[in-house]
Amino acid sequence: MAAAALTSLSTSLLLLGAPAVAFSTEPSLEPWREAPVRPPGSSGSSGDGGWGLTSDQSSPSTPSPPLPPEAAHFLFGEPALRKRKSSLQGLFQCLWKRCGKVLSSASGMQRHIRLVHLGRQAEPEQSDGEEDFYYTELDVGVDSLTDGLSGLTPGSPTASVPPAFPHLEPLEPPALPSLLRPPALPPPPVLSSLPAPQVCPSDPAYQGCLAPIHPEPQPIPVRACAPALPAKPGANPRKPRGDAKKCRKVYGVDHRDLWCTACRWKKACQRFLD
DNA sequence: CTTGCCGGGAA
DNA sequence: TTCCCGGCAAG
Repeated sequence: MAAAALTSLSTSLLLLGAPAVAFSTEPSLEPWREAPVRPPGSSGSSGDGGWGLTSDQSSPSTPSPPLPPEAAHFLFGEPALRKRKSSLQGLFQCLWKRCGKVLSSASGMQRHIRLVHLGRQAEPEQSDGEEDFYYTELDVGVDSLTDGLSGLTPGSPTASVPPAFPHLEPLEPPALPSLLRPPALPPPPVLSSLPAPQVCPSDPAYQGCLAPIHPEPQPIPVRACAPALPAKPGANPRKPRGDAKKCRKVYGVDHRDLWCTACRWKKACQRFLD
């Protein structure tokens, strides 16, 4: 997990920062910098789903192998012309002051916040979920284009409608989660002592964030001050599932006698800790 | 589908 | 206590 996170991070943020477009200056927003380059001849979009168009080109059910010109244009044309996929999922917007970065996945957003704003490493490191307080999920209405047809016609020219970009007016602090651990990381007083972003403004990781570091007060989420809450016991976020092969994987199911006792009892492995 | 393991139960 | 498993979440 950590390795994957690091890899994808360095890939999408650090190495490929160049072609990406800061959406503050670009009329047609392009938040999908996950696939900023189009590898010539490759099938384009990553597993993320991509745009309906690009993914369709690999559809095996279509008897006609060559792409219609429009699709080709889409695949190899200017990235800026690309249309944002009308996502069925929500989008996630960073609530950090002057940032407002929008990503398509919550995990990506958490990474963004961790790295760019919190100055932490990409590793889960005892993930306390702090990042969750700094972004919010956008409710992107499924636009009217997403009728059944659009997914089936690869060359459909209707695919270039610029979607109204989610415009969050005031940056409201996100809704408070009902469940909080007691005195977690930075309670509001730490305002100024928040770890300053480690990235220099020229860092590609900074793309998307408008202003350089500003000593302005950040949207520190207001945590519920104390315990008076029901303190829901049942809702345990569960451990993130550590890496490392455990007895089961190492010795195989058919050598249970070689496992450590914990593994045999389906408890947390004691031999191969995380 | 598999893997790790929490919560709970039986001996 | 030791031993096991249902069932869930993550992959």
